[in-house]
Amino acid sequence: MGKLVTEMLKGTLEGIVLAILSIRPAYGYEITARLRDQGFADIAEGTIYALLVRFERRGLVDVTKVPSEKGPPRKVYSLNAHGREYLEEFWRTWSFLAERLEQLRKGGN
Amino acid sequence: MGKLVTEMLKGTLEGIVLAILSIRPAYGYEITARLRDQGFADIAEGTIYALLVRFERRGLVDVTKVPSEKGPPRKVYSLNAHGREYLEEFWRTWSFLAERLEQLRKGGN
DNA sequence: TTCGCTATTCGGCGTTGCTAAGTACTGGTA
DNA sequence: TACCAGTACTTAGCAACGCCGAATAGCGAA
Repeated sequence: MGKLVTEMLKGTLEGIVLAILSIRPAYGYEITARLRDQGFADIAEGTIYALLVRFERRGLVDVTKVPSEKGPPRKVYSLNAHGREYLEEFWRTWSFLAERLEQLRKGGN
Repeated sequence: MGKLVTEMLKGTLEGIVLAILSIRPAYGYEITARLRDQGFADIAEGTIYALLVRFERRGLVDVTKVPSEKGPPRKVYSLNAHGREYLEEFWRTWSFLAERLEQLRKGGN
């Protein structure tokens, strides 16, 4: 795993982070840490921040700046209505892909 | 579906085509048609050809030119040992990703 | 001759994730 | 005091991938 997972993350990482935000609001550093805990050991921090900026620009999230006791202020992102809608579309697309692949794995149609 | 699936295909299309080739050898035009039948209506032909060239360059497939009754000769690709190995690694990576996503879909840990 | 289907190639584009470096704030330690 | 580690975010440049559009080529039918 390495290059392979990197390519697969294109398009899915977006959904992963959206799903994390759908549970409860979070900020970049926190999301990165949570991903590491869940086995995504090699996801680059910069990648997450760039992703969040994209979410904001596309209007999928709302942002609030919250002061931190130990460092610069946090930018807390929360999923808004548009974001939830988009997340559902993501799940539909994901399901489609996952089904095709599952079929292929079982000897192919 | 459209842009979303396009991004998700990055990295997975590779595995999909590898899996198709693992069933039996095939040529580009044929693969494209089979994909369309399986619901991937919007995969660009050029994409498949480029992918096959990449497979060849990486030594995952063997190639034979076979004359066609109705058009230019076909380049038939068959998975070799290296390709099968790589396909298995693909499945491992895919499983990892799919499990994480399934967990996230169910309320997320 | 022209059209349509088969079959492959090529150049340029946009999106994505990674790398690497930098900024900024806090608390602990030598 | 000076320095370092941890927290938190930003930015610029790169490589890989899939898409788009056009071109080439062979064959059979209208």
